[in-house]
Amino acid sequence: MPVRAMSQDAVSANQYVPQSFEARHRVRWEEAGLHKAKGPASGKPKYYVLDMFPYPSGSGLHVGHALGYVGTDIVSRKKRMEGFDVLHPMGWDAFGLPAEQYAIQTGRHPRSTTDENTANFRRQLQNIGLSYDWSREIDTSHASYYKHTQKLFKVLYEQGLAYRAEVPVWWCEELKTVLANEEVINGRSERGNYPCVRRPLKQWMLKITAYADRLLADLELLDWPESIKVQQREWIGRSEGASVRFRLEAGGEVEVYTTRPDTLWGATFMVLAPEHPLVAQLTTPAQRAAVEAYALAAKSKSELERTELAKDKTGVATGAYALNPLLDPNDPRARIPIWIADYVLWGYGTGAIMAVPGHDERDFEFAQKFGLAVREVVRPPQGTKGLADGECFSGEGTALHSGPLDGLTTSAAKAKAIELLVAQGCGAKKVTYKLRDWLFSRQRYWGEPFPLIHLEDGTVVLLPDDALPVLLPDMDDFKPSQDGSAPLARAKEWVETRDPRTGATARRDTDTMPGWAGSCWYWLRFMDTANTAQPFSAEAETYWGPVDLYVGGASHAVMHLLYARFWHKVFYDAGLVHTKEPFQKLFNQGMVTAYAYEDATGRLVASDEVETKGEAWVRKGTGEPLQQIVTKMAKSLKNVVNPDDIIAEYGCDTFRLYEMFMGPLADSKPWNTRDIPGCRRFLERLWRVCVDEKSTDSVRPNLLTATTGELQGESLQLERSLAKALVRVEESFTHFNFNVAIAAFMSFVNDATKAPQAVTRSQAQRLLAALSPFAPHIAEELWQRLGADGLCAAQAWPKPDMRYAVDDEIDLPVQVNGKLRATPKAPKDADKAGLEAVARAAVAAHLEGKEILKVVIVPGRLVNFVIKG
RNA sequence: GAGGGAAUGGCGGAACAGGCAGACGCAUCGGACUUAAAAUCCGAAGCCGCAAGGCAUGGGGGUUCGAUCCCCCCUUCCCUCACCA
Repeated sequence: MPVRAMSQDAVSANQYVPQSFEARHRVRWEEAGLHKAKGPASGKPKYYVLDMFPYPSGSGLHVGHALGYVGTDIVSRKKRMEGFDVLHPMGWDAFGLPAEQYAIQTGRHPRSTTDENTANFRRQLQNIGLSYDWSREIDTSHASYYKHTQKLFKVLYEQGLAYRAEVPVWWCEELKTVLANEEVINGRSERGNYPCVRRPLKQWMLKITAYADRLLADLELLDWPESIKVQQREWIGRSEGASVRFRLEAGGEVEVYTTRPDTLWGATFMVLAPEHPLVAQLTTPAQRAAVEAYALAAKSKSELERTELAKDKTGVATGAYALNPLLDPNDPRARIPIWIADYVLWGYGTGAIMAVPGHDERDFEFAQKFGLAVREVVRPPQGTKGLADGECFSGEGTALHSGPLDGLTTSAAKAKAIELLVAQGCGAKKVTYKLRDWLFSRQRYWGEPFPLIHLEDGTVVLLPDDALPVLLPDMDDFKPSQDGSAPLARAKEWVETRDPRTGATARRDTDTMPGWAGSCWYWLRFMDTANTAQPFSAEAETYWGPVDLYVGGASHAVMHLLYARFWHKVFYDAGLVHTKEPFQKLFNQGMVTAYAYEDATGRLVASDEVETKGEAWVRKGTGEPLQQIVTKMAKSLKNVVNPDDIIAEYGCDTFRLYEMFMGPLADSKPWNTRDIPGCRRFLERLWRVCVDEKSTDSVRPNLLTATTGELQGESLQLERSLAKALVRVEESFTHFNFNVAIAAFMSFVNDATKAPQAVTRSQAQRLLAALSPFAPHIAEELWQRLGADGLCAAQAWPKPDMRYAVDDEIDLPVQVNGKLRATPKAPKDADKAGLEAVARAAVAAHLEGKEILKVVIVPGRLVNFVIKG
């Protein structure tokens, strides 16, 4: 429903019709090169504002995606007005599974669908009036880009960080590809939610674990949300402990990892992961059948089953025994049974643990279930429950029943235990990480080919830079083969090649890089997109790096941000970049949610099948009552809102304002189309403050000439109002709560609406300049109508005049016993005595005949009388 | 289970980070303009109460002259990780 009926005469030259000028001003900005990043020659300080670039999906952008983009656009525009050389680019993370899945279903080449999708994204972004430097647009799936991705992979390879290994990998039968650990959730693919199984396959791996410590430590250098840092720390999962070698009674030994070496005297059994290679050797004949059955069952269990059944421990004894290395072999406590159980993970530590049921919840549960011994070796602090109360105590306390450790605190006991282990030659201090090396190959078509060849003798040879890019061969069938080999294996002519240096016959690698590869360095490419010879020049990197502000969703907390940091650090070591970290400040925009509706059974009902009935919502036709809920925007819920539709109806500036007016950028908040007209009305009021719609003048006459002399009367009042608004606008940039800035603009315009003839030309100019990052088109249009010099978007950022930001008189809240009783006027800078006098007079009735115990006076704030009774 | 974040009118949200709770906007109601409506403008409005006044920032306690803000306990919601020895 349009805001107003657009009859022919309504579209007069003097009404606010954004569609009539928004596109025109975009052309003017473009022609002025306003959004072009100039680079080192600009002579200006730089500012690099980056959005997490999108995967160009077929469904296009919705209003939630636009949130962060509008936010960074406002920052970029303001920074330019403040005299910075701003780099604010956009591009496409265009390799990836969905395009390929779509290609398999429809037979359309991913190249053409990707091009269509990026064209649509670009059109949508431009429609929002975002001030990207489009001359720097990149597409990770173009050879001109992935040529450099291949070069940078070589850097990793040359640093010894890329290797091939036969590893058990997640295989997704439906997608016919391997997936990285983090792409599999509870045994199902993150994308598509298909079941996955573990399978051994020879794969490319990147040694991210070599950087674990630095990835952890350098988080301290970053201005990032604490929650993201926490997630990264947990993902890296550093723990300090000890490796301990237990001798086997039957010969040989098993190494375990523990973070509690101080509890060694409390180890009453040992548990190996079912996949542990020693299991087969050490199992006694009597137990062999049971152990093999258990191991087989564990293997076929999905990760989901293994975790869902977490509460119920399972396991089988192997019949073998190990000897505690720090106890006398004749001590009956030294001999402990070895079990296998799937609560011990083969992928972490050594895949074997010493179980201390007295002081580890999981071991305790296992011991309870299988009737194994429990021994107390840590006394809990006073008042904490422990084994004496029938509970497991896993905290820190004092060692007991532990020979030489007795009486030591947990931390001292740990150190002592390690000392003893080292002295005995059966253990050492050890640091362990949850982070694993990164599985870096996929059996897919739509990704970067590896820049290397395999010789007949199995040697891997990197291709020289002049042999790059290794182009993706043109294919029309992208299906993976039944045996799991990659589609590229079918491009026989492509696969069979020669070593460019020796001419020896060779085969290309038929795997491609994962979807993350392109985004592991794209912020560097943006610095120097015209460079065809190198990924980026040292000169460009020195000037632009690091990214000053990086904005995107919190969903990339771990994977993208960890991978990107890893590559950046490798480049740092290789001397390619001058900063240790790529993204100095990170900001997560909140999620835009939307209303959805569910019926009595909790089933979702599409928004277009819902209508309001009084205060309630009902299903169209049937009148069945529905419940309104707030969820994420999703196609399946039919509650997705497309920015194109909003812009067509209300104009781009209204759309931008509403996106920001909803709430602070970081918050998650519901989209409510009903609220949009409020932002549109604000712009119309602003328009009428500047333009008399009934006349044919381009602006009101009072705005045509500069006011001279002291401001008086309404003009002075408006000056105060403007100064206050500008203060709030300025403050909104520290927390990205632009909703407050917009509210401040509204307040000023409301004031100005009451006396439009009192607005001075200077006030109008400062207002428009300050508004222009938020609503750039109307600001530019009115600027032009004012006949002011240059582009509004190129003006210096207006600073508030603090002389006008405070009123001469304040409303002084006067409380009696903390309750507000009056708010008389008081001079702004009255002293305590003056304030008390004003206050006493104002609440004389309340003080009558009462004993005043205390008077609290906060200058500029309030007065509080504390009275008796 | 662990960690992180949050809870303020009918709704989205403000509030110098201890000092007038509810800015700004939506929805609502009244008035002006209009033949009428839309649009616009002016105004009302947290809740209870005719009023005086009382009650109010998820619930309960505490510190303070004064608490949305600080401390303790509890409830609910969102996000992340989830047997990591």
